[in-house]
Amino acid sequence: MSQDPRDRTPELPVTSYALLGLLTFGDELTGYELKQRADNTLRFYWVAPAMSQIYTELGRLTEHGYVEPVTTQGGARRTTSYRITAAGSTALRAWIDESRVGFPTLKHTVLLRLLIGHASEPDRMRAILEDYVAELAGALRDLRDVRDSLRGADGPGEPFHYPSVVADWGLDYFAAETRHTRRALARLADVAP
Amino acid sequence: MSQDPRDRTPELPVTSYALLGLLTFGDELTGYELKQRADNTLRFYWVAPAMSQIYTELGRLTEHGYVEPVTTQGGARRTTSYRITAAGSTALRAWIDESRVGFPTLKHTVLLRLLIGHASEPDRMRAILEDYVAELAGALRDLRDVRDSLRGADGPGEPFHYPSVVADWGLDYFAAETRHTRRALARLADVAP
DNA sequence: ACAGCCATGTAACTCGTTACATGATTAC
DNA sequence: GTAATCATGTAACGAGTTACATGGCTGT
Repeated sequence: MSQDPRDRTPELPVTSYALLGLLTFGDELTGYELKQRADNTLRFYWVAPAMSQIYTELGRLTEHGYVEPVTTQGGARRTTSYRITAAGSTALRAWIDESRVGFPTLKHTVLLRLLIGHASEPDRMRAILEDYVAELAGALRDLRDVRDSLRGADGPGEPFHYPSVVADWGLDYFAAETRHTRRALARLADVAP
Repeated sequence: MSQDPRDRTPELPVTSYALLGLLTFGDELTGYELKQRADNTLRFYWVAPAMSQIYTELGRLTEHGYVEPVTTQGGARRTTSYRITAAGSTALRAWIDESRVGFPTLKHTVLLRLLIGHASEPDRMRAILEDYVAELAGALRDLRDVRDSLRGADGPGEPFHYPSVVADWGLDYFAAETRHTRRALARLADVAP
């Protein structure tokens, strides 16, 4: 087994490449800023890494020469921004082109509970589903803001084209999820109206 | 902080409750069988835990008295099945009713790459999306089989009612995901036909 | 003055994975 | 007889979390 060259363990964890990817949009970012970007976009499709992990990954990326720290002494305060290097771009490209993509993983806290709904009461299940609808509305709002912030540079060939395709996908995703939840609610209503 | 009683760390990891939940459908299962069930249904909405983890969780659940091992000596071979206890049912119910549900987590290997698509070539992105459509078709097939296997006991009040609601949700989910992928493909085609 | 944000890091810990190890039973 | 499946576990490790610790800057 393991003859497929794409089976070899990649040098870096995926989250490392995700953060590296966030540095390909032209600006140098501090760990703190990277966290904000991740919370803005990455959290919908990947994770919102803890601050501590961001610094860990930045250390790792630096060791590999994929990013370069740019330290600024602003008075008594030192901040370090990171810039992607040529080696970093190459590595990222290689990762996109050669790593095994695999199937997306869903940890659906709501569906997991619904699956064993018979272990509780229909009322509880309905409450969970209704809460979920409300949270989905929040996610939709947040993502819509992100999507709107991309306008102006979201055409084909423009810097935010791919992010805008992804954001629209995300909007469709949450809209679909809302429908699926409503549908489940309707079916539970059939049981006990 | 942490005044909300639901913020207290739950006694068990979620996967433990997930496996416990699989034992509420009436039968005693071995670790091996539990793995098969998990691969069948749980994998779509939660995870497909490794064998080794299943045994770990079963040990944990046994320690807590939430499951009872039933050892069978079948000739030279010993197998251990597990049965949920009354304490286990109570704990599961408490978990469903009181634990914080949170928002589902998506680790979308495809969208992550698409987000930074500008770091590679449109052709690569298209290939990734097309592969994904194919894999979705496979998932749909598998899930449809599962769903069909529930027929006969999937009405309101029947044992497999909740699982069937969840399975139908999953089918809708993958169908929607297929549409979203196609939509993204169409938008990439606008760039370079 | 004080809260809230900006900014960086370390330590302990847990979940979950892969690799390794072993052996019985069943189907061909 | 031998391959696949059934069955159970241990060990090493890695990714990612929470908790802890520190301190500068900004707005009111």
